[in-house]
Amino acid sequence: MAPPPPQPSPAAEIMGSCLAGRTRLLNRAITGLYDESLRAVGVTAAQLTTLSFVHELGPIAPGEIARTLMIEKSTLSRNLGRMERHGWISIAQGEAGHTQVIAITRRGRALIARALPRWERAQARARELLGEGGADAVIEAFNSVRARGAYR
Amino acid sequence: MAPPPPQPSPAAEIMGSCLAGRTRLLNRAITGLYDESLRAVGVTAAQLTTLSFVHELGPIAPGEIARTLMIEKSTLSRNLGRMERHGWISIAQGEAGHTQVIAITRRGRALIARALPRWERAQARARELLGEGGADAVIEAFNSVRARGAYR
DNA sequence: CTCCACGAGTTGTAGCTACAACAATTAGGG
DNA sequence: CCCTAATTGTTGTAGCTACAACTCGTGGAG
Repeated sequence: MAPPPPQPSPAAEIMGSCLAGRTRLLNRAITGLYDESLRAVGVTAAQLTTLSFVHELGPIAPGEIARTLMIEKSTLSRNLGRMERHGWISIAQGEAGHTQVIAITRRGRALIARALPRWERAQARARELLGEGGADAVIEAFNSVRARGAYR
Repeated sequence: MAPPPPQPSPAAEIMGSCLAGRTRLLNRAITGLYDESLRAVGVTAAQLTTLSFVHELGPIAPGEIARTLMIEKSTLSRNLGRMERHGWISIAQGEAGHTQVIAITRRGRALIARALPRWERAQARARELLGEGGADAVIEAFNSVRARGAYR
C-alpha cells in the first residue's frame, strides 16, 4: 500500500497563504516607497493622507476622521498632535463641549503643494512595483473593505 | 466664454487615489482581524508570521529572514528578542562570529498548534472582508512585489 | 602582515498602531 | 430636575516599523 499522503504542517499553511502576512509586507513595501520620496519635505505617508483628508473634508471632528479612515481614535489623537506641532493643522474647541474641530492651515496647504510632485513620483513607482493589475487589485480590495465598513 | 474647467486640487487627487493610504487602511483592517482572533493565545499576527517562517525554513539567520520578509534588520532584531523572551524561539551564535541562528522551540511549535484554529477563523473572516476576488487581488499584488524584490 | 571595506546585528530615536482605562460633556429617561 | 448612558477625546502601555550610527568579526588588497 502507498504511504498516507503527508499533510501540510500548520506552519506551512500559514506561511503559504496567510493574508495578514501578505497585507503587511505589501504595506511595508508601499508605505516605504512614499516615506522615502516624502522624507525630503518632512512629511510621512500617513500624515499626508490625513492632511489631504482634512483639506478636502475639513473643518471636521477627529471622531469623524477616525471613523472614515478606520483609525483608532487614540492613534489619531496623537498623530493630530504631531501635525499641529508642525503647524499644518489647527485644533479648535467645537461648539458642543469636549469636541474638536480640525482645520488645515496655510502651512498645511503649502506642505501639500510642496509634497505633490514627490507623491506623484512615489505613486508611479508603486504602480510599477504592484505590476500589471496590481494597483487595481489593491483598489478593489480597499473598496471591498470600505464597503463592509468596520472590520469588527 | 465658458469658465475654465476647475482642476482637481492636489489634496483631492491624493485622497481619491493614493495607493499608500489604501494599502495602509487595508493593513489596519486585516491585521486587526488576526490580532483580535489571536489575542486569546497571546501572539500577534506579525509574530505568528515570523514564527511560521522560522518553523518552515529554520534554523536560519536573522539577516535571511529580514531579506525574505522584507523587514528592516533592526525591526526584526527586536521582534526576535520578544519572541525569545516568550520562549518560542532560540537565538544561538552561528559558526562564523557575529552571526546568529534562529530556531523554533518546543513551546514555539505548541503555540502554532494552539493558534491554528484561531488563525483559520481570522483567515476566513479576512476573505469575507476582502470580498469576491479581493483575497486573490491581495495575493496578486503581493506576488508582484515579491517578484520585483526589494522596493528601493 | 596590516589595514580596511563589507556584512551582521544592536541601540538610540522616532512615528504609526491599538487596547484599556480614564475624564469631560451631552442627551435622555424617570 | 437628577442621574445614567452614550459620545468624545486623552493618557498609559505596548508592539511594529524604519533610519542612523554604532560594534564586532571576516576576508581580501596591498
